[in-house]
Amino acid sequence: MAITLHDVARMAGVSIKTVSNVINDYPHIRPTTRTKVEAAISELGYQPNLSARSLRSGRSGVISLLIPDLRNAYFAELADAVMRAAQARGLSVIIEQMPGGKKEELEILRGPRMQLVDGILYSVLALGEEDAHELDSRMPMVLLGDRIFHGPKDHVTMQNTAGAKAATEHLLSLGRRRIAALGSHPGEVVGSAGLRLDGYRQALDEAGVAYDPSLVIPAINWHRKDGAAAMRRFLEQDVPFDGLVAFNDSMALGAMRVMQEAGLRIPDDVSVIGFDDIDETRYSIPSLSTIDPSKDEIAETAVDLLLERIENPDSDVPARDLATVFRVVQRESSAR
Amino acid sequence: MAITLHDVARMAGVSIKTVSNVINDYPHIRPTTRTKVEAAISELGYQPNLSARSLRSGRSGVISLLIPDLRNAYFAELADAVMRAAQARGLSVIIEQMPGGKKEELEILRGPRMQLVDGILYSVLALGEEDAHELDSRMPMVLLGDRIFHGPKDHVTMQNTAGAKAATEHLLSLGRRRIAALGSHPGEVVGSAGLRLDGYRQALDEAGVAYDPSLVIPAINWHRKDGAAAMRRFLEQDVPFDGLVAFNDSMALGAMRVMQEAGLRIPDDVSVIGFDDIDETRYSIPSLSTIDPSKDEIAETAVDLLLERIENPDSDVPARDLATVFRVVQRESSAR
DNA sequence: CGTTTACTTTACAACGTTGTAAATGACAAG
DNA sequence: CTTGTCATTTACAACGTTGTAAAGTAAACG
Repeated sequence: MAITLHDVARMAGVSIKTVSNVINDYPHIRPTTRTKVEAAISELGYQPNLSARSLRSGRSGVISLLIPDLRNAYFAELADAVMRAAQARGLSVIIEQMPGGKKEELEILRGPRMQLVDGILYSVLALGEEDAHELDSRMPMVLLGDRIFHGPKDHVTMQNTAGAKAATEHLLSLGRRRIAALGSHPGEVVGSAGLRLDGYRQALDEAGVAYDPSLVIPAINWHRKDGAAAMRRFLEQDVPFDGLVAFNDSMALGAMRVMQEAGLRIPDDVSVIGFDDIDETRYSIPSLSTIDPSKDEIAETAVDLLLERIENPDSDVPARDLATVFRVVQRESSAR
Repeated sequence: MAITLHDVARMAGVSIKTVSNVINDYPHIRPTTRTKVEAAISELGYQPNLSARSLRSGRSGVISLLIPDLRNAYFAELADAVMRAAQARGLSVIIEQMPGGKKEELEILRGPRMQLVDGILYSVLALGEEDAHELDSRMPMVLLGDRIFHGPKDHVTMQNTAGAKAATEHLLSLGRRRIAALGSHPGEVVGSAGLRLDGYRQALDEAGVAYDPSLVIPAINWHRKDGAAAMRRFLEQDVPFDGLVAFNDSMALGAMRVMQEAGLRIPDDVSVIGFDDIDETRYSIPSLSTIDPSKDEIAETAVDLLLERIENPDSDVPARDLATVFRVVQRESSAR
């Protein structure tokens, strides 16, 4: 049987409330009492029961991180960063993957598991602006994705448009003019795909380079294999190109593999840049230039915002939108 | 305010216990009552409070997964597999990373967070056989690592020795005779490093190839960068070699990168094989041969064992040791 | 038609904690 | 020595759920 407050109280010769007070740093406690209680706590190895605490106080010290897919290196690294940030602030993290569609996503959001947590970090995938009202609960929540822009919740985002624009400008600065874009979601405007495509177009416009739709390569999922498959299809069409902006690193790596198999030299024939700065980009052959979105900063900002919402549940601070800084990282795939 | 059993009971015109019975599939309930209650539940959108349930019943439906590091692709993929297996069985997963040493590991194991969970999947990193007694608690636990062999807990493991032996045999079968081993932990016998080194030696012995310590390359951490650094040091020593068995894929990928920079051709000059079958091995250049340890099988077996321990806390079934099957996957890095 | 039997529902008391409000103790001022 | 004012400690009642045991009901039996 686990040790409870009662056991500690009995041993220290005080009431359970006094023990509780010691644990919760209630100020008015005689030093001798505090010492006695602390001795009993460590003697018995007392650990508070989090279920009971959570039931009584409504706080569990656990937050939920909702992401599409841990196998995707970007999300694994983001999860890692979030867990470090959370741990540093005394929080545990429950990770939930949401590989399914919108229906499943809403189900998880409304499911009983969410009752256990104090707040949610939600990397939006399927939900769009039209679903914003679904999030209109009292649950503290910070959004990490890029879909819902003017929802009722705080929002931490990377600068999708500016980042993609900078990536494209980087290739333009190398003299590339036939730059392909990999990972578009035809018809989408508001998600990462739409925003990054927009950045790509802006850069071309400003450089006076005509936008050529045949250089835009769709890819719905953004895994390595999707990048590889999309590139394979693209090469079959024989559209000449000398640069590639991939909307994430995984796709870039898959595509590089296919291009090299096809005899294209990187960066000689094609300069390539990705997005996310996942660890692997440093070790691929060639190493991959990319946009570093500061995952650590995203994670820490998001956890801080969430914690603030958790601690002031009735605050009337309106939803905030924060964008983190990004950085162009030049590696071999776009060396001069 | 959240909906409680009381609200549902009031609406359905029954006692809260009846509602509770309906929810918990208690058999003796009149169909009409069940219908009434279910109607009220869905009308109100009732969700049980997991803290209260956990406090009362001692079960939270959450298990903990303790792993060293999510940035390591193997663990990210393992975590993914565990979460799928858990989700399929109605469990949530709290992931805790334990990048620190033994002290920190024990702290997390004994910390208050573990009170919240019904069981623990523990990918052992720092603890050794001498710490087995530390695990001697009533908490259901399944070990995933390879350090503690005869501890008091169930144990699911990949076949480290046999896998490394098969990997080495694979290179031997290609005619390689100067095969380096990457990732040893000098002095260690019982962890993955020690076991895989053992498999490597067995294969050499059986093939009648002399064991040459100068071909054994130590690397404490098993990240890409550690593999790269270790290979860089190794190349400086100018030890001739024609094969490389890396004790995990990440190191193999880092090492391949360094070898290629140094002008070595893979597989022409050096055949390479890794261990873990992470997704990336399919897309590296060249693609990496590896040992597939069946992560899905590991995850499912482990979750099943854990669930069994959770459901029969007083069972006197002794600790079990299960090893999953593995498979040699040949790719370009060891093509003929 | 009374009585056993099985089914169905309920009241009540936990689980371990913290918030509230009240009780006690200590000390200084009057 | 009383009173007031703090500091310190306590009793008690929740939080929302489920286990226990008992009460109530309907069906079945003799």
